[in-house]
Amino acid sequence: MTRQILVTSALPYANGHIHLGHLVEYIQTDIFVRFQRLRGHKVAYMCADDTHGTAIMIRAEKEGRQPEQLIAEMSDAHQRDFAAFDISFDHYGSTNSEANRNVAHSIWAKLKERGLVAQRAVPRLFDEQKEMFLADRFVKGMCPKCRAPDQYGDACEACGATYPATELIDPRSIFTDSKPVLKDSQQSFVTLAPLQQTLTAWTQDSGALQEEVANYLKGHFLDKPLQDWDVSRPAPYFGFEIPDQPGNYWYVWFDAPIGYIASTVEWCAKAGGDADDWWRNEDAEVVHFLGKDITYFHTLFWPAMLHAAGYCLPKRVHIHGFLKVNGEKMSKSRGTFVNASRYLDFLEPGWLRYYYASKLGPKIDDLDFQSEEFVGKVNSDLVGRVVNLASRSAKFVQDVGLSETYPEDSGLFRRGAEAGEAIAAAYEACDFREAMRRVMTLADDANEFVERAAPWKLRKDPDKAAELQDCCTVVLNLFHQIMIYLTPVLPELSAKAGALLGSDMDQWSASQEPLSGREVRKFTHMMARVEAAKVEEMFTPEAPEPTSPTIDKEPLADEITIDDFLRVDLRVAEVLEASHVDGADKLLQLTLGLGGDVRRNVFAGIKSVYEPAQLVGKMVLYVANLKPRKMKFGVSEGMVAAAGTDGEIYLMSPDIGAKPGQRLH
RNA sequence: GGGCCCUUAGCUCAAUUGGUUAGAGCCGGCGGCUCAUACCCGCUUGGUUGCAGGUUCGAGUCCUGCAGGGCCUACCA
Repeated sequence: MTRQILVTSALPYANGHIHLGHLVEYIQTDIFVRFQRLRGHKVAYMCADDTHGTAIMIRAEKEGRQPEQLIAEMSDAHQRDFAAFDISFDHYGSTNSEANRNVAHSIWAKLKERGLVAQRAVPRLFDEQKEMFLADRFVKGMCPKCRAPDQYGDACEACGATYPATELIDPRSIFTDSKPVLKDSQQSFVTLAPLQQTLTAWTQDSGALQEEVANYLKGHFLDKPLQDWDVSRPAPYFGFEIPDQPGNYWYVWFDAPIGYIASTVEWCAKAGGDADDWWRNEDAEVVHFLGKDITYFHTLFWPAMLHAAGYCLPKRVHIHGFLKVNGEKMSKSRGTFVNASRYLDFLEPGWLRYYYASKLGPKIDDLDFQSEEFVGKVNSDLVGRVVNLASRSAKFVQDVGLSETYPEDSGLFRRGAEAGEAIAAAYEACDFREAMRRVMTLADDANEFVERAAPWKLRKDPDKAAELQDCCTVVLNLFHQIMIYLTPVLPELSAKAGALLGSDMDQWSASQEPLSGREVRKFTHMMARVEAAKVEEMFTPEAPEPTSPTIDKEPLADEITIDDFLRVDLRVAEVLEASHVDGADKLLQLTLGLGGDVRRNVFAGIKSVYEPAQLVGKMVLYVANLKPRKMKFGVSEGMVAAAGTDGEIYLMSPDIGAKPGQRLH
């Protein structure tokens, strides 16, 4: 039976370039898509750029241009990267399209019709000079948790806490530097509670989700009444204005997944067909691939919207983990945060496709890119075993072609054909590493056959020409069969194998019948080996950029006067005692001496970097007039000054000779 | 603190769902071949299945506890 499958990868955000982590998802989805096409199913692979939201708006503003310009440029870059990795979208759209606006409007209308939209007044920060509500990122102030200054209204970059903008201490508008006032804003909410039963049934019993995901949702959201979802954001906001709410825009996560449908609409307009035939057809299957970070948008809000608007629920939501590099999180400073384009400067796309395939299982586990393993798998599996089959047999028959009838092979080809079933099942289950394992077993068997048949000996005896041709016919057929199985993973290599043997490589069933009596082209190099040095080079950090990334992360603060500065009483202090704090993950307790008998007790979050013993006797910079803060472990009287971001911590010390108690001027 | 997942050879993973002696690939060692992109073939070292109990005729698999790792969530900084 021919299935009709609409497959999506999550929409990449137009705020950054595609990197190796993104590619885990797009390569994985593409393998699934190509597999389904090879099996003869009707497939639509839809994707688009996710373009809305404050981050885009702020960045465009910073770069002094329109957001439309920014997202157009990014869309080009994204599509170029995807094309280089053979990602075979049927259509690649944008959430900032008329199609997306239309679909969003119609879904909104349906939600209202069903009484699922609620309007409520919510107090928000309002800039009276500019006469506008301030989005989270347009207001800065002191973090209510750690009191770090200059933090945005949604989250603190210093301590990672998240909070509503209304909780900021001493908030200021980034536009006018005025103190915003609280004012009621009419916000729109999508009410999810009426859909609780539907969502529970779909998440728990439909089989659409991996078991871990179903458990997660049950334990975190579905065990209590689902809360209303705030989907509106006040202007200015780069996105779509809500039709009946002038001055309010849909939150980016409202219209982002709608892009899946809009992309289908655009594709149908171009290629023929009707988007409803994919989205409102119980016989069609919608399959989403996405990373674990966006699980709940796709497993609660999105199906709720689909259901309420009369679309079918996804048949499958396949969630994957993150990419690590050599056991650690990707990191710019370590050079392991590698963009797609940088990868292409050093290595071949096919290598990565195969390596990811050989690592990807059906679970949500993170995937670890290990340099040595990467080199080993590509070189020994692909070049040494698979391609080697062709390169050690093709040239013996390039003049005579394949035998007229497929020769006796003691059942090798038939066993390979039978293995196709299990390989296909593994692909279907997204257990690509299992599929690769099984294919490589076939390649092992084939190489063993070559060894026993020893074509290089047959070649020396003119009487054994027919035997030689038969032997190579078998080997090339096993190679062909293996390459059919690998076509979803390695389309380019597969095409080369097809050219060698005059085979189209576009049907899974071609693995079931041997080729015979046909020409064999001259063998040409099909795949290069990986040089370990190239991998290492790729992961070596580039020379520091002209503008320091640190200064970007924490831009210079607004101008102050000398009087402002003098309000802070900075003193030289000596660390008299230092100790670990029982039960604290990050804190050390310090006793500071300010000269004479003046001592202060301070808790400092520097445990990750400093040992108590190395601190005693050290001179540090002390913020003396900071209001004492009561903490779980005691009262902290001020703080010690330190610099650093992202886990780096550097205590400030005075030059030699400074004495405890001296003030900074 | 709460929840979920995980731990099998040096590394990456299997083990037909509780059934004989826990298997592959890579790496290492030995031998062979010389068609092939230093490739392939054969042999081989390597395990108290994280630890401790329990259920069972039988446990890698089920249960309990402990240790370690990951993720989510909350709190604390």
